[in-house]
Amino acid sequence: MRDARPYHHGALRQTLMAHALEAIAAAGPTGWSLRDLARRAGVSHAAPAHHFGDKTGLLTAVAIDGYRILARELEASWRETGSALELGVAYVRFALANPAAFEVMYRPHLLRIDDPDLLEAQEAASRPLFTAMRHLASRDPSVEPVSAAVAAWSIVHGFATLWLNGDLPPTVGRDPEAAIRVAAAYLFRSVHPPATVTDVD
Amino acid sequence: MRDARPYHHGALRQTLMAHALEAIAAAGPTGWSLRDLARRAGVSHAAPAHHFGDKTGLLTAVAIDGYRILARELEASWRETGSALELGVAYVRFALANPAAFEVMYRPHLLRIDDPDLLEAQEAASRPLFTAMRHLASRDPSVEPVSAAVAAWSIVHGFATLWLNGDLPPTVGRDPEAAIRVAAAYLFRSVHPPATVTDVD
DNA sequence: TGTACATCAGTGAACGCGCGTTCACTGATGTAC
DNA sequence: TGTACATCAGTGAACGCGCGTTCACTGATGTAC
Repeated sequence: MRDARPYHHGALRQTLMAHALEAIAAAGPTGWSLRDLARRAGVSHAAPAHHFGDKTGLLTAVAIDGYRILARELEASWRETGSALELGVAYVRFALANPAAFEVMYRPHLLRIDDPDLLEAQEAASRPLFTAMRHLASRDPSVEPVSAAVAAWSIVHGFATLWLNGDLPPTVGRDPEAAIRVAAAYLFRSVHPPATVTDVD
Repeated sequence: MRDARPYHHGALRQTLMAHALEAIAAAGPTGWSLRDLARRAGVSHAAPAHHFGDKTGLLTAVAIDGYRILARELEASWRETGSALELGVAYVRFALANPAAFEVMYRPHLLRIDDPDLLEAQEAASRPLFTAMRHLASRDPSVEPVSAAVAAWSIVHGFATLWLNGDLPPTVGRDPEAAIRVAAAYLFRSVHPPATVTDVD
């Protein structure tokens, strides 16, 4: 019976972030306290301040992590498929797999928005979208990259948000990737021609 | 100097809701307290419970109000324009004009979701969308109403959310209605053919 | 290999604060006759 | 027009609770020599 925990936790920073993700998923981006997180991690209530300063600091760390993962996954998707539609599916897949991070990432007023690591990670995550849109525009002159990026980002962001909130009706089905693939295919039909039943992409 | 306020406030319910909208806009859907609202309305801190029971009750009232206004505006838009694109613009216009209500309406876990008035108002607000999508499908057999509704709702909901959060880059411009009109026009091009510079709808 | 010292990570007691909820109450209004 | 009574809207004191923050501290680790 090792009843005496070591004085140093060893991985407190990561542990606190993991508990924060749970708490955010359960009660929203602000529905938790630093004391609560400390309790879950089994440390004193003043320990979190050591690593993050305050709530905003912790949320910023969560967002940075999220953007880095998202950037990696979007880059991989574009590299492997070269498809704007699949890039959108990857965005939705990320949001549904990381709902807590997703909920925090796009709310700048919760974050330390001048944090250089945050800015860099945001930048990296948005790059694949613009690459894909320029690619689309080069194949169809009626596509203009900036407005096309707004359209594409909006549809996948809206879909992920509505899905996560449980706003979509049951008729949409239970497979989010299939649903966004069909819905997003209405965009840029000149490049991704209308799907037949057997040929969606 | 009428230093004695009347014992009965007269319009406390509406006053509290108005202050709640301000508070939600400033600090998010849960970043306020009933006591704070009572303070702003100049009544005792126990008065709000009389009208709403608790926070969830107040948020539900806010959401019901929001859905009723949205339903009215979407119906008017469809009646006057018969355009799915303009219906989407009306949705965005509502969201940007009523950011606090919009932030609450689509978060069922904040609301008393079995409230009959809420259900009825939600139902009424979603009806114009499905009407418009059936209309679109009748003119273009490659459009299927349910997935088209998902696409349309997603793009306007996503745009409104990103705009309100301040996530969109400055290159998108300062006119949200113009921006969503151009972006949403990439959807259903067979029905709304690609815009030229002078002819967007 | 040993020692001294600096730095880092976490402790725990204390503080003042605002919160939701309860409860017996009071003032105002509406209704029946 | 008057009276009695029920109902409704709002009061204010009290409660226990969890919070963020501060601060002097201690235990563990890393580094220089």
